[in-house]
Amino acid sequence: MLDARYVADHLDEVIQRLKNRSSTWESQLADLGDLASQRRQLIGTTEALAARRNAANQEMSKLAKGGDREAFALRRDELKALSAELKSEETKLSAILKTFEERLMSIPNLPHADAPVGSSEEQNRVVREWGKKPSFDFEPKAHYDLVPGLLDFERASKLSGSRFSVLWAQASRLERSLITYMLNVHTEQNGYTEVAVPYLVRSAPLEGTGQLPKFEQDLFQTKRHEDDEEPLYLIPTGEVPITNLHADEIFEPGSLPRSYCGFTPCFRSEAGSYGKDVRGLFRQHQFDKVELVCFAEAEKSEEAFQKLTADAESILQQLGLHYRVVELCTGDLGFSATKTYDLEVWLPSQGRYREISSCSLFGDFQARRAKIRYRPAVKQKPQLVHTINGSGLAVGRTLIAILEQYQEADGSVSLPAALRPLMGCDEIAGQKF
RNA sequence: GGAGGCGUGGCCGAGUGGUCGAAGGCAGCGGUUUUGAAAACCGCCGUAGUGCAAGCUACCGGGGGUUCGAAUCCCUCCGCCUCCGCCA
Repeated sequence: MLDARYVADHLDEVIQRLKNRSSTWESQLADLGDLASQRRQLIGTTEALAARRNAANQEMSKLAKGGDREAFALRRDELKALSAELKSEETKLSAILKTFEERLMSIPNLPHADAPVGSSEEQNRVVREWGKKPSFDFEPKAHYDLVPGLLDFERASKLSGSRFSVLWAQASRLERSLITYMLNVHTEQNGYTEVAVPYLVRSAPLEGTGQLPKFEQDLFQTKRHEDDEEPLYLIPTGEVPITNLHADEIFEPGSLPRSYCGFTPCFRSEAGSYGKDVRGLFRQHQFDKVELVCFAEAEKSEEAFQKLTADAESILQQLGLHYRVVELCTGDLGFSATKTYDLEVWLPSQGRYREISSCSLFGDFQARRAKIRYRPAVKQKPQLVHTINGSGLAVGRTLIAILEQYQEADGSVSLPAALRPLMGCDEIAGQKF
């Protein structure tokens, strides 16, 4: 959420910056200035009435003790009118506050000044490339045609419908090894604290990180029974529970930055992605991810963002996977992000780079929603932390990249050296089950 | 699923209708004392909104109600705990 005061005082600037995301914001924000000034005015009148009532209450307290019943009754009847007036102003005010808050909750973060301006991924900026494109003296296959039998989409469909997968034997072990490997690297080399979190959450955490209220259609919701008042949601990313671990907390001086990593499955309805990436593991309703989350002081967040991105990259590098880093343009940024680097891994079968990690700087946007603050020094006022997160990495997509980049002509795959100890073998080949 | 209990400031814990944003204690911060430390003593010590400021306002799990006035009474929702049942 943006700062209400900032929006009220700099409405034109906010509109200008949001227009870089989408031209529609200009009209959507047109009435916001009016709402903001109504809010201020009502706060003023309501508080003045409340001050009068409070003063009168002290007087009443004395009258009650003094025992002058007649004066008390007289004054009491006068105060009824004041109370009624106050109540009516409070009702108006709370309606305005609610509307204002709802509007603010649906406004995305302001793009960072550095972010390339553009309306689609065409305008994303390539920041760097790492490694070399693997070359093949045969036609490289797609991951779903490699290690035949190990990736089982028919059985998955029987169980759960489309966009689910079953992994057999060495494919399942590869998934598990990747999770372990990533967590090991982040905890042992990159300085992260590992955390295991719930996969079902209430709505408040989803509001905290920005998935709700706007993107409910992307989520799976669970009901405990028909008239469940507060359904739980399956997390669409580990970012949600991990970032919200510190909701409503104030970090003490000296306790930042904090870097957490955690493995979670992720669940996405993929509403609106019909026809996209329909084959294979690339886009699933359920996938595994190792998430990186960092809480940093405001002045140090840019630096922390660069580090977190490099930490995610370290996995790709140690696995020897060719990739590039792109900075998303303003039109491609996610709702809560002010700046995002996507790590895109090379997929030989598609002849292009595909997203395997998305690392974002949120500034204080999520912290304001989730009320995550820190005290810069003893006795100082709390301020909002900056949050940063990224995939480190999406496990299924890493599995795809390994299969494709390390494939052999016969459809088998030789494993990157880093994974061999965990896998207990040097290569994997197809097998029917 | 059945029965009961509880939600107060960083923590513990008073407060059952009237200057209560809230006693007291612990922790923390500043000081006095001390060669230094501990102890003792004194002071400070929640968050937010609004205003140029002094200040004012709000917040005792959330929402609603009663009342001139609610942390205190009523309703409702949420969360947590204990016991029983079921269960990985």
